[in-house]
Amino acid sequence: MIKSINDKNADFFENVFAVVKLIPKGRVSSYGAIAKYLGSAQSSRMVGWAMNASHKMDGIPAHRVVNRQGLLTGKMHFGSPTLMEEKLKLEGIEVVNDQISNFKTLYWDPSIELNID
DNA sequence: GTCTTGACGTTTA
DNA sequence: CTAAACGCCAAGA
Repeated sequence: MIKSINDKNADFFENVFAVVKLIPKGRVSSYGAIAKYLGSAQSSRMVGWAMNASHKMDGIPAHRVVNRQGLLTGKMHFGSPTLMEEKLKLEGIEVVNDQISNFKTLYWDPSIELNID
Protein backbone atom coordinates (compact mmCIF):
# COMPACT_ATOMS: atom_id res chain seq x y z
CA MET A 1 0.00 0.00 0.00
CA ILE A 2 1.23 3.47 -0.73
CA LYS A 3 1.39 5.55 2.40
CA SER A 4 3.34 8.43 0.97
CA ILE A 5 0.47 9.44 -1.24
CA ASN A 6 -1.23 11.33 1.50
CA ASP A 7 2.08 12.78 2.50
CA LYS A 8 2.76 15.99 0.68
CA ASN A 9 6.42 15.49 1.51
CA ALA A 10 6.59 12.68 -1.00
CA ASP A 11 7.55 13.66 -4.52
CA PHE A 12 5.07 13.29 -7.32
CA PHE A 13 7.50 11.15 -9.23
CA GLU A 14 7.91 8.72 -6.36
CA ASN A 15 4.17 8.29 -6.14
CA VAL A 16 3.97 7.60 -9.83
CA PHE A 17 6.76 5.04 -9.65
CA ALA A 18 5.10 3.36 -6.69
CA VAL A 19 1.76 3.02 -8.47
CA VAL A 20 3.36 1.82 -11.69
CA LYS A 21 5.23 -0.82 -9.74
CA LEU A 22 1.93 -1.94 -8.25
CA ILE A 23 0.43 -2.64 -11.66
CA PRO A 24 -0.18 -6.40 -11.83
CA LYS A 25 1.41 -8.41 -14.62
CA GLY A 26 -0.75 -8.69 -17.69
CA ARG A 27 -2.57 -5.49 -16.82
CA VAL A 28 -2.21 -1.92 -18.02
CA SER A 29 -2.99 1.48 -16.59
CA SER A 30 -3.39 4.99 -17.92
CA TYR A 31 -1.53 8.18 -17.13
CA GLY A 32 -4.75 9.94 -16.21
CA ALA A 33 -5.78 7.20 -13.79
CA ILE A 34 -2.47 7.39 -11.98
CA ALA A 35 -2.48 11.17 -12.00
CA LYS A 36 -5.98 11.16 -10.59
CA TYR A 37 -5.00 8.65 -7.97
CA LEU A 38 -2.19 10.95 -6.93
CA GLY A 39 -4.56 13.87 -6.71
CA SER A 40 -3.49 15.57 -9.93
CA ALA A 41 -6.30 14.48 -12.18
CA GLN A 42 -5.54 17.11 -14.81
CA SER A 43 -1.82 16.74 -14.57
CA SER A 44 -1.57 13.51 -16.51
CA ARG A 45 1.37 15.05 -18.35
CA MET A 46 3.46 14.88 -15.22
CA VAL A 47 2.89 11.14 -15.05
CA GLY A 48 4.38 10.80 -18.49
CA TRP A 49 7.24 13.03 -17.46
CA ALA A 50 7.81 10.86 -14.42
CA MET A 51 7.91 7.83 -16.68
CA ASN A 52 10.59 9.55 -18.68
CA ALA A 53 12.65 9.82 -15.50
CA SER A 54 11.95 6.14 -14.82
CA HIS A 55 14.29 5.32 -17.67
CA LYS A 56 17.29 5.58 -15.44
CA MET A 57 15.57 3.53 -12.77
CA ASP A 58 14.92 -0.21 -12.52
CA GLY A 59 11.71 -2.01 -11.72
CA ILE A 60 9.51 0.57 -13.38
CA PRO A 61 7.25 -1.30 -15.80
CA ALA A 62 6.49 1.80 -17.82
CA HIS A 63 5.40 -0.45 -20.67
CA ARG A 64 2.28 -1.21 -18.63
CA VAL A 65 1.32 2.44 -18.70
CA VAL A 66 -0.49 3.70 -21.76
CA ASN A 67 -2.73 6.62 -22.58
CA ARG A 68 -6.48 6.75 -22.11
CA GLN A 69 -7.09 5.17 -25.51
CA GLY A 70 -4.83 2.23 -24.78
CA LEU A 71 -2.35 3.45 -27.38
CA LEU A 72 1.36 2.83 -26.88
CA THR A 73 2.17 6.49 -27.26
CA GLY A 74 5.44 6.26 -25.37
CA LYS A 75 6.76 3.21 -27.16
CA MET A 76 9.36 5.37 -28.81
CA HIS A 77 11.00 6.05 -25.45
CA PHE A 78 11.82 2.46 -24.65
CA GLY A 79 14.96 2.42 -26.70
CA SER A 80 13.15 0.58 -29.46
CA PRO A 81 9.76 1.49 -30.95
CA THR A 82 8.70 -2.12 -30.67
CA LEU A 83 10.12 -2.92 -27.25
CA MET A 84 7.02 -1.72 -25.40
CA GLU A 85 4.69 -3.68 -27.62
CA GLU A 86 6.81 -6.79 -27.29
CA LYS A 87 6.90 -6.51 -23.52
CA LEU A 88 3.15 -6.20 -23.35
CA LYS A 89 2.75 -9.23 -25.58
CA LEU A 90 5.05 -11.19 -23.29
CA GLU A 91 2.64 -10.48 -20.48
CA GLY A 92 -0.26 -11.81 -22.51
CA ILE A 93 -1.52 -8.43 -23.57
CA GLU A 94 -2.85 -8.30 -27.10
CA VAL A 95 -1.47 -5.35 -29.02
CA VAL A 96 -2.53 -4.46 -32.54
CA ASN A 97 -1.20 -1.49 -34.44
CA ASP A 98 0.33 -0.08 -31.24
CA GLN A 99 -3.05 -0.33 -29.58
CA ILE A 100 -4.24 -2.73 -26.88
CA SER A 101 -7.15 -4.75 -28.24
CA ASN A 102 -8.69 -5.78 -24.95
CA PHE A 103 -7.55 -2.60 -23.27
CA LYS A 104 -10.92 -2.22 -21.58
CA THR A 105 -10.52 -5.66 -20.05
CA LEU A 106 -6.89 -5.27 -19.09
CA TYR A 107 -7.36 -1.78 -17.75
CA TRP A 108 -6.15 -1.48 -14.17
CA ASP A 109 -7.34 1.50 -12.20
CA PRO A 110 -5.42 2.12 -8.94
CA SER A 111 -8.24 4.03 -7.30
CA ILE A 112 -10.50 1.02 -7.93
CA GLU A 113 -8.21 -2.00 -7.62
CA LEU A 114 -6.43 -0.64 -4.59
CA ASN A 115 -9.77 0.15 -3.01
CA ILE A 116 -9.09 3.29 -1.05
CA ASP A 117 -10.88 3.61 2.27
C1' DG B 1 15.68 34.51 -16.18
C1' DT B 2 12.34 33.54 -20.09
C1' DC B 3 10.37 30.57 -23.58
C1' DT B 4 9.25 26.00 -25.63
C1' DT B 5 8.20 21.31 -25.38
C1' DG B 6 6.23 17.24 -23.35
C1' DA B 7 4.98 9.09 -22.72
C1' DC B 8 -2.27 13.28 -21.43
C1' DG B 9 -6.95 14.40 -20.52
C1' DT B 10 -10.95 17.27 -20.31
C1' DT B 11 -13.85 20.91 -21.97
C1' DT B 12 -15.50 24.30 -25.17
C1' DA B 13 -16.42 26.01 -29.97
C1' DC C 1 -20.17 14.78 -34.76
C1' DT C 2 -15.01 16.77 -35.21
C1' DA C 3 -11.43 20.20 -34.21
C1' DA C 4 -9.03 23.05 -31.33
C1' DA C 5 -7.67 25.23 -26.99
C1' DC C 6 -6.74 24.95 -22.11
C1' DG C 7 -4.84 23.13 -17.85
C1' DC C 8 -1.29 21.08 -15.19
C1' DC C 9 3.85 20.96 -13.56
C1' DA C 10 8.54 20.26 -14.72
C1' DA C 11 12.86 20.41 -17.29
C1' DG C 12 15.84 21.63 -21.22
C1' DA C 13 17.68 25.31 -24.27
